[in-house]
Amino acid sequence: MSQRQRPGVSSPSFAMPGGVKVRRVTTASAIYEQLYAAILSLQMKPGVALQEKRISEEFGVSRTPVREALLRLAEAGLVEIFPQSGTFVSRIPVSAIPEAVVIRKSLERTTVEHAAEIASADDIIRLDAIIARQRVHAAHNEPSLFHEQDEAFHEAISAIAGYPGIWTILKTVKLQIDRTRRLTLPVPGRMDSVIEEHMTIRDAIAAHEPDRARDAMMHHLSAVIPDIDELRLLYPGYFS
Amino acid sequence: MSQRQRPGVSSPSFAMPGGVKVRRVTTASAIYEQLYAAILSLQMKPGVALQEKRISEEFGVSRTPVREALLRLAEAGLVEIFPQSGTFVSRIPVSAIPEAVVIRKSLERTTVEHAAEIASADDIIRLDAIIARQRVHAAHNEPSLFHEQDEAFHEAISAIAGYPGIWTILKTVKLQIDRTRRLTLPVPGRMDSVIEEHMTIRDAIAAHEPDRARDAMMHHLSAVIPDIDELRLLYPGYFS
DNA sequence: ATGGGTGAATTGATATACTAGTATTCAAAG
DNA sequence: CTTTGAATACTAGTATATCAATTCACCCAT
Repeated sequence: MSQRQRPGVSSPSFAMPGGVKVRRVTTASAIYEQLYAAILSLQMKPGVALQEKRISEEFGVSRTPVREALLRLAEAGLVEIFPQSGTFVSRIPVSAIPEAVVIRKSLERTTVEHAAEIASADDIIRLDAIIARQRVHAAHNEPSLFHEQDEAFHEAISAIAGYPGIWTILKTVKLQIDRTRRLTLPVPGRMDSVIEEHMTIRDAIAAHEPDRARDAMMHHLSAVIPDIDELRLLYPGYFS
Repeated sequence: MSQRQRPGVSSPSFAMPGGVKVRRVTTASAIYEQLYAAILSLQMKPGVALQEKRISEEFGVSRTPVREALLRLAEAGLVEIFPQSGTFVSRIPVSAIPEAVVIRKSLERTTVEHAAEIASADDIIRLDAIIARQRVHAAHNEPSLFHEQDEAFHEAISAIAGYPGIWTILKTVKLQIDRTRRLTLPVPGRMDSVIEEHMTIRDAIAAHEPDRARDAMMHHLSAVIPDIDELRLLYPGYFS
């Protein structure tokens, strides 16, 4: 038959337009992950030049998978490719950050309102578990693990609302914001404040009060905006 | 310091196999555009298998640019790639469509509210020009051109609000919705209703009344939701 | 000394060849 | 007749080679 059927693995629920990677451990995606993490953590500094050849030699593979990885990174806005010229780790686009914050607020507002309407008892338990882990990480002063659970908290709310695709979008929107935040020094007591704000949001969701949940979320998100102008002075060349 | 300029984008010229290659645009992105349009317009039906080799032969190019185009399409959710197995035009993810509508409403709400706050006289003129073109297309009964201007209207509002990135997100979110809409029969008089709704939105923006603009936009977006269950019966195999 | 043009070097874009993994098939065994 | 499993044919993934375009330094003419 000329018409082949899709492989037996019944398509594991397609999340959202632009969000699905059911890819194997292809070397291209492995390299993508590596570079993604390196750029996000600022190990690769904004503005530096990348060469396909050098990267391929470092990883011990050919240029092809490297190239595919770079193309995907370009689409995510983490690198910029100038044809016949060069590839560079993208600078943090200052002008785009306020918009990113607006987008995040818009989507998280919608999400948390709906979550507050339909959250089950189990859902609240899951949120509590995440907050509990945050307390542990805060007590041990482990910002990295703490941030991991912070992401988990917001992702969980998306899941509760039944909007997993929103989280997919938020991840890409948050990218440049998170990159910026890596530059800020840890503010003493900030982790405790975050936990408190999360608790407020959790309580509003548990009480099924969408309005209060929304206000709490908006307050939470407003508190996290980094001071870009200051960072710009500290790290010239990191921003565009 | 190598601060290069990005080369001019697009100018979607089409080169036939054997013809002159006027490559200001890469062949990879040319193929992407072609396939994108074909999938969106349902000329390529959901679920059918694609082969890199066959496509490359059809376009008269090698597999490499075809492959890059398919990777980008996969990221946009228009095709699904199963490594070492096959590539398929993705079925329309039914479960994701309600969420896509929610996302669209959330973002367009934020956009139109802000647009109503800061719109200038020039901005209103631009909106009027778009609506005028819609009237022409409606009079000549050209749904395709009409839809083009419909997109332009919403994009213009994003631009007015100073949130161009939101439109980028909306384009990908709208994808599956638009694909679905291609399946619906054209409703008589629908174009006229759209024009009227756009006028209401325009008036609210011009009057700097965010609340009214938001309500008008929400009403507009609610009127466009297709009946998925019905379509699912008409076109089995098109949805997942 | 300076301005402009030329050519070598660099690097991205494309083509082709090869490898490895998967689904289908068809025959053999129960 | 059903089930199972190995051969087969096909697919995407990767590697290598070639082409083309941009850059930049150097040299020559003014």
